[in-house]
Amino acid sequence: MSISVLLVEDDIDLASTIVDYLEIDNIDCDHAANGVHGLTLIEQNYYDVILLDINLPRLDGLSVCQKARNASNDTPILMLTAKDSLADKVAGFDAGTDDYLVKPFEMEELIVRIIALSKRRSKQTTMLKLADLTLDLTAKSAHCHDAMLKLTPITYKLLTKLMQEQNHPVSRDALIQAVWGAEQPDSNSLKVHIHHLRKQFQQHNVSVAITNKAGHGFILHQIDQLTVD
Amino acid sequence: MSISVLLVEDDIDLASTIVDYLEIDNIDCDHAANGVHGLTLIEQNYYDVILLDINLPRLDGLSVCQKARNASNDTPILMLTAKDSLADKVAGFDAGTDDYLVKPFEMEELIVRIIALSKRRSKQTTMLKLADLTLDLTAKSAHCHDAMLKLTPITYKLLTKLMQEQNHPVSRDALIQAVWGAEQPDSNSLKVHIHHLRKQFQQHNVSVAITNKAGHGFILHQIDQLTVD
DNA sequence: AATTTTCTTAACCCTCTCTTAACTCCTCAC
DNA sequence: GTGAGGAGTTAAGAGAGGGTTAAGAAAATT
Repeated sequence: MSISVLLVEDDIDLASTIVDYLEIDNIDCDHAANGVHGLTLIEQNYYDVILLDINLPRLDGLSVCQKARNASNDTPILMLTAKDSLADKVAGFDAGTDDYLVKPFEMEELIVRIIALSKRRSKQTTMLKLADLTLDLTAKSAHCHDAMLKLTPITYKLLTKLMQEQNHPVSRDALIQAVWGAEQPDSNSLKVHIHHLRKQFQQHNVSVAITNKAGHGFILHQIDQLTVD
Repeated sequence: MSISVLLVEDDIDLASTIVDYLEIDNIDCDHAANGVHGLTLIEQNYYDVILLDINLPRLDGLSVCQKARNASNDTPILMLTAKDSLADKVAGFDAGTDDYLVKPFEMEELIVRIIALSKRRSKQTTMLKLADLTLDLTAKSAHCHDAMLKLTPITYKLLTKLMQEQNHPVSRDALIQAVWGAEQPDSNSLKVHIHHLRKQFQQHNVSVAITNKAGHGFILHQIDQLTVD
């Protein structure tokens, strides 16, 4: 089975050289010439490795990388850049890059690193915490003390959004957007799922609550720590 | 929590420079001056990252790497070498290295790469283990105790993916992606193959199970170690 | 070419989740 | 106070997805 790669690079000559070279080694290669298009392809398709130029029109490589990571995409990313400055590399790794290659590079080295990266899906466990409640985004589960909460896909998404915005009100619409995206249910589904979440909190004596602030939305906060503004 | 690193390097001056530098950045660093000692430490302790020189007395870096990988050690390995030859890099990655740095290098770059590597585990091992189940990636076979499981190409790929992500849920889509890649079957093949795998587990009394977390995917885990909600 | 193995498809049942709707409760404005 | 609208609660039916089985197609092996 061949490796599939996405190349995001605005230099068309270099891009086609790379694509040709990768094909020789039986590596499938999609190409995007700007950051926005690259990000779209990343969201829509599965890739084993992503090759990202830093200087890109419309959206630079670092931002593409960050946005992909924030969308919990764990595809290995290899940055390509003209400058050999250490600050750039640090910035790259901070943004969530897995490897770095300075132009000009040998094609063989690129291929070797692509193959190495394709074996290395990054498995970072990311946790969100509030009081005694912990949400494990990798395991897609939440626990408090030693007990697991029972989360369905929808209540999981709900809780994720609330945890991300903890102590800040999240509007009804924002929650619906986070859970359902484009096609939204036409009834009072949200209320029902929030109810399920609250029930879980009660059952496990979590010291966290979802409170509704009229007109502003829902706040996830520690019990007895609701600062009313 | 600080990162713990093992440095295997026979040049004592360079080694102490590195150790000192890493300590400034709050990185714990063990040191071995030859390959045999290095391998012993690798087997005995847990490290976040291993720094391996290639030219080492008693046992060279490539062999140390290979032996560690064959012992199903998945610690990320960063090779340090004087020569900047592509053949060396290829040999390094073949042996199971995750990254490569050519001497002389800047200390900042070393640290940046260590931090990047410490966030993940390598997937270049040749053996995957979970409880009494062992999967040999070179022989493409699995066994428990002394019995071999009967794995077809597809169930092998399935089990590989599940073993790599052991104890974490793998979504339906991710499994299909891992097994079939681009051309995916349009029916319920996955269910059938998972069923075959489970049957194999039962027949051989493996203390490992595939559990479905409704909506979230499948988890391969040790029996009696899944915290049921 | 025949046989065995492996893979896909389809049909069935079952469980769990999601939506829906009806109802109650609370709050706030008049 | 009283009514209206939003929030909370509950239960039931629809729907999606997982588990199982068997049969036929495809691929590999002989």
